[in-house]
Amino acid sequence: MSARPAAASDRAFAALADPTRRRVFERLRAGPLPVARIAEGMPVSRPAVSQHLKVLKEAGLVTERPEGTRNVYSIDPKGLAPLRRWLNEMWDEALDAFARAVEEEGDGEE
Amino acid sequence: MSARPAAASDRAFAALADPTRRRVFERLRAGPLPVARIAEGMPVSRPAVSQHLKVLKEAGLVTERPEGTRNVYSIDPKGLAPLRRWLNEMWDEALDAFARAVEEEGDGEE
DNA sequence: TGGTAGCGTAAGCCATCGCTTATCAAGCGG
DNA sequence: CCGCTTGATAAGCGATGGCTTACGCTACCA
Repeated sequence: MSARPAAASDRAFAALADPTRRRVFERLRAGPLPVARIAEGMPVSRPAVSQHLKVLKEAGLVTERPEGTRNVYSIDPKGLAPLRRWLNEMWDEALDAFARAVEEEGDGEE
Repeated sequence: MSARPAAASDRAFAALADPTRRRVFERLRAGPLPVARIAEGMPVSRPAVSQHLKVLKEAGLVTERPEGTRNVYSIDPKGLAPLRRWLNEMWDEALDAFARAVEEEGDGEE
């Protein structure tokens, strides 16, 4: 019961894997937006955008705030944090391993 | 022919979306490893690992170096860079937008 | 108070994807 | 030189996932 802790980065990765969903997410960069505005200019229908937003919300990447009949979504920076940590960790270790490998290989190489 | 520039981060995200594939990638943290060693203790067969490695390679996340009959794979730090840039950019803008939203909201709030 | 705007959900379809088994190619060692 | 090891690829299957249309619901507005 401990093979995979199912890290918080799991959902984030899965959520951001789909290009369309990432476009939805990116659209919120500049600030909060209601669904209709997000879907504007998107290559998919509004229900599709709603579904994407649901996934993003469950991944902790966005937050939702009802405003009258509108539903305003915003980016939740906290949701990006696990991804950041994972990447930084991998980055560090990868660079380290890379340097070590190069050094080792350079031993007998020309 | 310019709607989606198909950023370099696209393939990286797609590649790292699958948990198993991410585990394969993570196994290379400590240094280069031949396929059999990577598959060791994995919940999937060796061909599956091979397929994952192929995807990772095409995403520029790992490099391959034949060594006799073995095939040694290593992490390619360069492949992680686009992801890093995307994340940092999103992080900055998200924090900015978040701060702005809070400030704006704080105007009329209690 | 009827109408409409704005969203979420349901059902269903089609494509993609990950995995397995089976097969094939290549290099090393006896 | 033959066999074993190591990997990659092929084919096929089961599952997942994203999209669309259709529908239901809530809140504003005249």
